[in-house]
Amino acid sequence: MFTQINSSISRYVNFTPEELEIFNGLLSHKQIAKKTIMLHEGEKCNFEAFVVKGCVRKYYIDKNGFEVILQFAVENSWISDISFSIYEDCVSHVFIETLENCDFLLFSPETKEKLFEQAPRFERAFRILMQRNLAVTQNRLFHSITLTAEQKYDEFLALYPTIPQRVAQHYIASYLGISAEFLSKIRTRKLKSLNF
Amino acid sequence: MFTQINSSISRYVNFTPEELEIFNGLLSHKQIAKKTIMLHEGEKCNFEAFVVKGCVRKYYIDKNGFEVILQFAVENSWISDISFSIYEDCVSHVFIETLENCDFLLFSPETKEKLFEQAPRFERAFRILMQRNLAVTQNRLFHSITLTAEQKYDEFLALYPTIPQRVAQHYIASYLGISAEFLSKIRTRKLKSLNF
DNA sequence: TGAAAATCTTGTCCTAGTTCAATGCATGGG
DNA sequence: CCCATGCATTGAACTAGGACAAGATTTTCA
Repeated sequence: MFTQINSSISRYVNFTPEELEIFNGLLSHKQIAKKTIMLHEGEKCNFEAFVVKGCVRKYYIDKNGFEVILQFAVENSWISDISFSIYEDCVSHVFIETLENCDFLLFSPETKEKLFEQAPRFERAFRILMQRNLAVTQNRLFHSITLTAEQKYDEFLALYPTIPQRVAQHYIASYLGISAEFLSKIRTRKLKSLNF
Repeated sequence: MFTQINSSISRYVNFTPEELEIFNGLLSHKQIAKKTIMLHEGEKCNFEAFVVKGCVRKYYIDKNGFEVILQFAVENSWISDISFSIYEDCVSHVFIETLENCDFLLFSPETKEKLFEQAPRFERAFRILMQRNLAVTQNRLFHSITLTAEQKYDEFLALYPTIPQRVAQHYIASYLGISAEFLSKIRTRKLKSLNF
């Protein structure tokens, strides 16, 4: 049950068995059915969830109803709306939705607080997770500016080779910031060029 | 000398005078002339710098020489390449360059370590800074996907009203991910529509 | 101060990607 | 098992924005 999350959290800080025990004691386990919206826009996100099994997406919607996927989270990654809960005044437009039946280990801001009190070195682990998150997002911003649609798709395939088999294509298009139709055209173009 | 940085770091964690004293004691002051490249691609970034006075830009360059500005930092903000120093194996393509004569307060990874040992609550402050950074970057990614060039420019003006007076227009274009020529056209279009 | 360098503007042509529609294809729920 | 609904594909017409080039304007600094 806890092996995945423990090895994930231990990647950048070497925790003692006692620290991990505190950590595991504070986590709660939750199963959520596919196509469930775990967080609606405007709500305050009261969880940070580690995906033990399944797949979820996080997205926003702009005033014209245009939907952009910010993140797919699969096994061994974290999903939350940490970042926007900071802008106290401005309402979050983020949604989080399960795409498959999911198993999570999660905690609330309050239990996270407790964790930091009882085992302060976790503060560091979460700072580093945040840094990685920032690095990935910066890189994606850079690519979204410099790459063509086809290059973005190639990059995505290289980075997340297993996701295309699990999620609908128009979600990937939305993640890449291109239209679903155009992604389809790119794919047929690639297939054709392979056959000659 | 330290009033700016102290009020900035105290924004999300309430530090005691003693803690702030430790903090200030570890910082070093540095003046750097305009148009100096403080960090070249491929180097390891060995500083986190708080801008007391001046203006700097952080940017990458892709294989075709295309330059994208990731961040402008002016008074009271931080500049560093925290995020990429994490990918140990992959070489950073980030540059940091002063655009004006600058005053910095900065520390190295080692003094930051010392700080966390001597006053662990700073770990939290830097985690929160990181979160804000992530929030801003996510928001920018979203806008870079959904907004038109003109909307991006408007957004930029609203968010950073003082920067256009300080930096060259083609830098702003590069930040927005549009060509310098097109930004110029947007600006004349706006001016014309104002005159009628 | 004056010339060189950098920056900004404007026009023309061009293309990557969008929008809209129509059609075919899965698939999963009753 | 069948039908409704969502999903992918394809095509035609359109457009936001890029690339290039040539001037105009501003900055820099000797």
